[in-house]
Amino acid sequence: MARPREFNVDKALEGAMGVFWEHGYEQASLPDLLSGMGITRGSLYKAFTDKRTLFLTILERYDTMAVQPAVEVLTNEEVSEGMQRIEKLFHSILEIQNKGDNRGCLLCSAAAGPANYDKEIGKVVTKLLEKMKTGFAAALLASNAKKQLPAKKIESLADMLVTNYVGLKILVRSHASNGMLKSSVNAVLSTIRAETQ
Amino acid sequence: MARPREFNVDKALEGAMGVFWEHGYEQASLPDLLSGMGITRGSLYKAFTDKRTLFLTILERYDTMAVQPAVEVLTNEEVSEGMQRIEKLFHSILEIQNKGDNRGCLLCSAAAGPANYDKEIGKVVTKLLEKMKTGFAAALLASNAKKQLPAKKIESLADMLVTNYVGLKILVRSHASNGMLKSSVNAVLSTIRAETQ
DNA sequence: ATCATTAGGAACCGATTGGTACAAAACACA
DNA sequence: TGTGTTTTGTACCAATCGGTTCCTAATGAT
Repeated sequence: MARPREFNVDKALEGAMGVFWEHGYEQASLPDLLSGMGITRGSLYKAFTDKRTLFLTILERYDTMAVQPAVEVLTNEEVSEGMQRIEKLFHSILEIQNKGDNRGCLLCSAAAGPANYDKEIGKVVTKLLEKMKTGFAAALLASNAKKQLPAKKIESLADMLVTNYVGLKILVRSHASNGMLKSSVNAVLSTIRAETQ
Repeated sequence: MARPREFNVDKALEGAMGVFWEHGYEQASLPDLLSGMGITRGSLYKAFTDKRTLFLTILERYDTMAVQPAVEVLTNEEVSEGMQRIEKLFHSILEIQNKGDNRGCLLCSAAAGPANYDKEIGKVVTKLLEKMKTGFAAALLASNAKKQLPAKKIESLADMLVTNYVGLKILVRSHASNGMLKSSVNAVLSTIRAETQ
């Protein structure tokens, strides 16, 4: 009935995510996005409305591509000891940086950027950070604490871990030394271990 | 010998700091800066070279206006118990947000933004974060730990506190709830207390 | 009063910004 | 082989970006 789309929507979104991840929302220009997505202006506006809507779409994609997997690490019952799950997540942050990837976290950069003045973006950012928190809470609940921690304590520690996660990812983006980050991660893990034993 | 400057350099820099603080480096436009500083283009470029150089100048100003005072809180020997100094700093973050100030921290926003692709800005950002770290380390050293902590442990905890500080400030900027931040702060403080006792 | 020197301010610069208009192209269906 | 419908790509848009030019204004020294 009509001309079919020539590009793969998923690949295009994958490309857009890469561009936003690297440059951040505001610093990602339309030409950046177009070349990263392998499409032209007409197609972008026809398929994705505009830059801001595209970014909102990408945030949801980042949920499934990055947040969800992180939460799965934190809730993976195959690793019975919850602390080990948290360790795994934080160590993976160090590993990613060690491989030379200094993009940090698209979500955290959005928190520092457009979430401040764009209510809708802000809401999504908060929602995804909340999701991370539930992951941390689940892991803490599964920790072999000598005495089971009260719910309020777990929530509090989960909030702290989210804060720490955001801080780490921002520091990665600012090219902080791997040694400093490693030292920081060791400290959070050991302090939490001390608290849960 | 020549026409004297009509504006007060210090007031102009104060205005520029306010604009950069609110909008971040990239999002602060020249008209924003000019009206915030109360001067015109000619004066800005004559006195401060260009936007980027102005921002570098402002970062140094932020050092004396915000980082230095924070470090002074952390090293204030009138508060003999180091943990109390750390508490004071973190509680002040909550208080600032409670007053409706969601700008966060100019330094932390720079870490999330231009520090990633501008080496010189990145160096200054790292330097100032390092300064924060020395403050935290001094406070930890002055904590009444049952047994004095080894130097390496102190450094590690200081790195963690810097990470947490950055995370908190970014979360403030993203309009995270005051309850979540309070919960997070309570957790860091109590976990560190547990470690140092 | 003259002069050298600097500040101020507006006009202007090319480049880039995100976004739109529209004609050509490619398909499904009749 | 039309015909209707949608995609694609390009030309174009006004607005804004950071930055420069240049003329005038204001000063202190001579």
